[in-house]
Amino acid sequence: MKPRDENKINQVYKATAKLVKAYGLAGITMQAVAKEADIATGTLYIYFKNKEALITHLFDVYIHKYVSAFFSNYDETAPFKVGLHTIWMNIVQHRSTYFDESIFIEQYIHSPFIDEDTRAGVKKMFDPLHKLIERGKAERLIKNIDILWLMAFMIGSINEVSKRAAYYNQQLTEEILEQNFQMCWDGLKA
Amino acid sequence: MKPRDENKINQVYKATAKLVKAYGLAGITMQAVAKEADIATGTLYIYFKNKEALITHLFDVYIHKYVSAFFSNYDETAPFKVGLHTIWMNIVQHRSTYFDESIFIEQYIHSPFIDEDTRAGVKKMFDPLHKLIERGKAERLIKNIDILWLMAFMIGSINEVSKRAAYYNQQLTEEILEQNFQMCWDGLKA
Amino acid sequence: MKPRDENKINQVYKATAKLVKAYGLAGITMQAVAKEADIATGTLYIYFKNKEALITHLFDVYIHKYVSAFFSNYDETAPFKVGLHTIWMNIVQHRSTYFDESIFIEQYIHSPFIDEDTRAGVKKMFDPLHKLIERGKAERLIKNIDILWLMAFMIGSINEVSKRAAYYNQQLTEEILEQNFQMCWDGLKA
Amino acid sequence: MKPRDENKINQVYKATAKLVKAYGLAGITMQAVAKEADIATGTLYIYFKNKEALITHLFDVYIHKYVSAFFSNYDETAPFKVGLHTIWMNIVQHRSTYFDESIFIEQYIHSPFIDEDTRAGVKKMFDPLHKLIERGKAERLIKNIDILWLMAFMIGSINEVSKRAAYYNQQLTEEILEQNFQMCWDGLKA
DNA sequence: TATGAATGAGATTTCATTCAT
DNA sequence: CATGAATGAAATCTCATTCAT
Repeated sequence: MKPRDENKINQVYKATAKLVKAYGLAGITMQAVAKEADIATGTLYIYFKNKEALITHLFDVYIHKYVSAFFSNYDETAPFKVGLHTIWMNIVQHRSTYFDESIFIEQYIHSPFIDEDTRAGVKKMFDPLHKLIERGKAERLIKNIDILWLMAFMIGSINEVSKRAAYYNQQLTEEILEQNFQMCWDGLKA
Repeated sequence: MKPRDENKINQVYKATAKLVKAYGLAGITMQAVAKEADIATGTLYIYFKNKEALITHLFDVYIHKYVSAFFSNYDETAPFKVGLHTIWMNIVQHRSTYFDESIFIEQYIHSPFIDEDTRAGVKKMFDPLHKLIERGKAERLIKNIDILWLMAFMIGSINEVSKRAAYYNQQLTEEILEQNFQMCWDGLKA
Repeated sequence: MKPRDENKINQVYKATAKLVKAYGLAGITMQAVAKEADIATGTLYIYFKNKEALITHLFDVYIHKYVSAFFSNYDETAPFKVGLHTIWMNIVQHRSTYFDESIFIEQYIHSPFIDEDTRAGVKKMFDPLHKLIERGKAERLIKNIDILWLMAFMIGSINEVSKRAAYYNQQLTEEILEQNFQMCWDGLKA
Repeated sequence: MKPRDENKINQVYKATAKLVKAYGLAGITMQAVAKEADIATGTLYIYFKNKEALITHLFDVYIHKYVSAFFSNYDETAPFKVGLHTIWMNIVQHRSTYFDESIFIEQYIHSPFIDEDTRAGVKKMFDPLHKLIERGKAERLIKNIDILWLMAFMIGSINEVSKRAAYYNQQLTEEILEQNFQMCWDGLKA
């Protein structure tokens, strides 16, 4: 017996992400994925029931990677501003380093592949950030505005920083990152 | 494209944007667009050479509409903060009112349809905002940071406010808008 | 507009039946059907949602044709033996004339395509024959055996006569038909 | 075929017949057969050259089993009616007991797998019955009709009795069997 | 111009068969 | 021998585009 090659799955993931970056979700075909991953088309169907399953799986992998990166080194017990700083930096770093994956995630969210449950699940993943912001409000450190908008504000700042970094090939130096975080903080603070 | 029936063309545009919002660029077919626009498939090809032409055209229309909305009622000679306020509000209003169109624009930018020239053209459209920010810096009203990041910060705040409004069905009251603008301003101001 | 060519459906039916006769249900492909019907593969999918729908439709058409042929010229009020004779002859004639269709029907009944409802529906179509046999029993003209077996006996005789006619290319002359009916009648009669 | 493990081959035969009964010849795949037989797909190809060989082999096995069951306990020298009774009962018993196999045989006969030689061979297997009927005619015990039709009549009665037993889950009691044979006999007898 | 049926190239998916272990 | 992952040809099905009306 030929043992199931677990490595092959990773080849497939990589191939898919590469193609999505190059051509968008709209542009990938199973044939192209197979070719890029250097396997036969039929083999794809051993690992994934169909195209939707492949895409969905890839989303799961990336979204988990994405979210877990957010909270790496995050210490709930640290002072509020420290926690916020950690998360802000984590997300910017991850989004700009793995920009292809971020784009894939965004495209997936506006694709025929996603379902309501998944969408709700994604929202839940941000709970720790939600809790942190709540704490900041309770401690009167940040403005007394609905958390929805406080989070929107923070995420907005993060998204655009990483997008510009990717599009204009900007080096995200320590200084630039701190300048950007400073703007975010000044906007939020009470 | 033969611009005979201007009304029919608008039906097609609307239908396309609606479908892109619902299913992503990956999910639209000429058949679906025709059905949604309540015309025959063949008719699409009277107005547009092919699918790419339709998509590209639609992008042109929306991006121009988008950008010109930004600067409506904008008075270059007004005080800096007034100008910024006008533009901020204009964009948020436009993006949340025509949210489908915004999604379409974002998806298009990450699709196989766009080319480099188009991308450069889009950047150029933001020149008046660029100039305004420059003036703000010169007047020492806002932080002394690379304009790239100042703009990123402002756009990020706008994008997320309109996204949340759309996704969570939030009414953008005068008060909420002002709270959000305030955060943006506090972040930018020197 | 090119009007939907209703005749095309008949071409497809004929092509399918021809192929099923030649290669069995197992042997037909959509490509082969399309080619035989002299249309493009894609066209098949305008008329039928998928292969299953085509097969199921064809079954519906044939089974209705089949059953309605049974009872053509059948007069409920005629004497029992006359009624039986009419039906017996009708079925034999129809089955041997449209032997391909009979084979198709038999294959369909043992295929992944059929469902329970359909099977029940088919059984119901034989109700008039069931009623006739019942009447024969009540009139003491035929044996006092469970109707299930009386019908089985009659149908069995019919099936084999038409099969042999088809396989051995036997001309079903008036004389041969009457001889066969006579055997059936002698078997049934009290 | 390498007849190493006779038991494994039987598993395969049974699995195939079961699947053919459930889904028709059209519905079986080598993968499904392997799974049903609880072996690996590759193993099938140790025992059978290919799918056709498996199907053809299975037919050979079943048709021989079928025909030899017909003539078990059959004594050529016994009186005509006794011989006929024996054979009639044998076939009904065998067909209803091994109904899956009967269905398989019928489907095979109308499939792309069979060839003319095989068809002729099958016909030959019925020679002893043919001879018996001939004798019955010579002894003036049964009607003076072409043997083709006499056999058709007898086989028809048998087929339907076993089909109904299988489909309607009828217990074939001694009494029911005798009633059915009686009809057959009454039909045949001079 | 407008229609939508028809086309066929290409995408997705299945499955008989092979092959490395 | 036995396995089941891997293959790729062939099947099913979709959809951008054309065409007859």
